[in-house]
Amino acid sequence: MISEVEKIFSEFLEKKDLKLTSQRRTILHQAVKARGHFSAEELLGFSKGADRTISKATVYRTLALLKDSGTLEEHDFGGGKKLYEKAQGRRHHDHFVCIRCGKIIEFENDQIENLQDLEAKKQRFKVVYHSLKLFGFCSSCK
Amino acid sequence: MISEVEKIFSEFLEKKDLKLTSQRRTILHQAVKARGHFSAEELLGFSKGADRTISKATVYRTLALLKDSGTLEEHDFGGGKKLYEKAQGRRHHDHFVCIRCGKIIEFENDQIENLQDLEAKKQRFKVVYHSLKLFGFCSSCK
DNA sequence: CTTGATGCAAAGTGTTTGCAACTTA
DNA sequence: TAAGTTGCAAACACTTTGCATCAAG
Repeated sequence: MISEVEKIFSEFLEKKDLKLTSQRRTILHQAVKARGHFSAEELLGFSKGADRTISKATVYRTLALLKDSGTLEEHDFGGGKKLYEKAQGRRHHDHFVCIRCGKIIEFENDQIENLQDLEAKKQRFKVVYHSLKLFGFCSSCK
Repeated sequence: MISEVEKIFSEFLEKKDLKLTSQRRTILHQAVKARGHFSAEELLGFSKGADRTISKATVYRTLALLKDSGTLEEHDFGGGKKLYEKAQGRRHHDHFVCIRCGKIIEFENDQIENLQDLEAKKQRFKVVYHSLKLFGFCSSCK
């Protein structure tokens, strides 16, 4: 069976005259089935598990496509490396990041979103995307 | 005359048994007088202007101290390099980042801050600092 | 004079790229 | 079979670190 994400990704590729290779399909599947936030290195690990020949370069190149197609979202929670998470079919949310144990907690808050829109209007700024991260100590670490 | 920032920074160093060297003083002054957001590389340039012998390594090492002492704040607006801005004696603010021209616009919004506090309370999370960035097109670019 | 700081260059880290061989549409 | 894709290794950009020398307290 062909999943919804795969359909969306393949249509994205087609529209740009790009090809759906076996490597891209493997990486897509691994990225979508991973839970939580993962790094490029981790995704390479997952993908190698399914196809030993997949290279780091292909993972990075595919990650860019998955981001552009809206399949994944990229986050920088500090610590040098970027993290990714499934975005397709999920509602927008923001994050708490525990600076002791590294735990990431998601939350949705429409009131904050609305105030951001108002602020943008005030500044005549056209927001494309945003990032709100609250760093501190989670309930187990504080 | 000894400025307020210098006093705070030297007390910070003293408390940790670190020394206030001429290089640290120079870098501090350049960082504090720079307006807007600047990179480590730019700060190295400013500092070299005042003292040709200052090295990249010392700038990076001092930047860490300026951050820890609350003199500067570090931001990652994407684009690979971190940017810094004076924090001492300034009120907290967030940023719009134009993804076309790179312009950074600051704003303060207490309502958003309050809602963040409420959300943190709900999650039993102790927030130490946060970052809100709205990416998109500024009024001249949209 | 003891301990920490500096400059230099080398080493790291995560990510990107050039290229010849190879798939996909 | 044309055009995009891959794996490999080298290249990159930014930042950090080891070490012998130097300076602050």
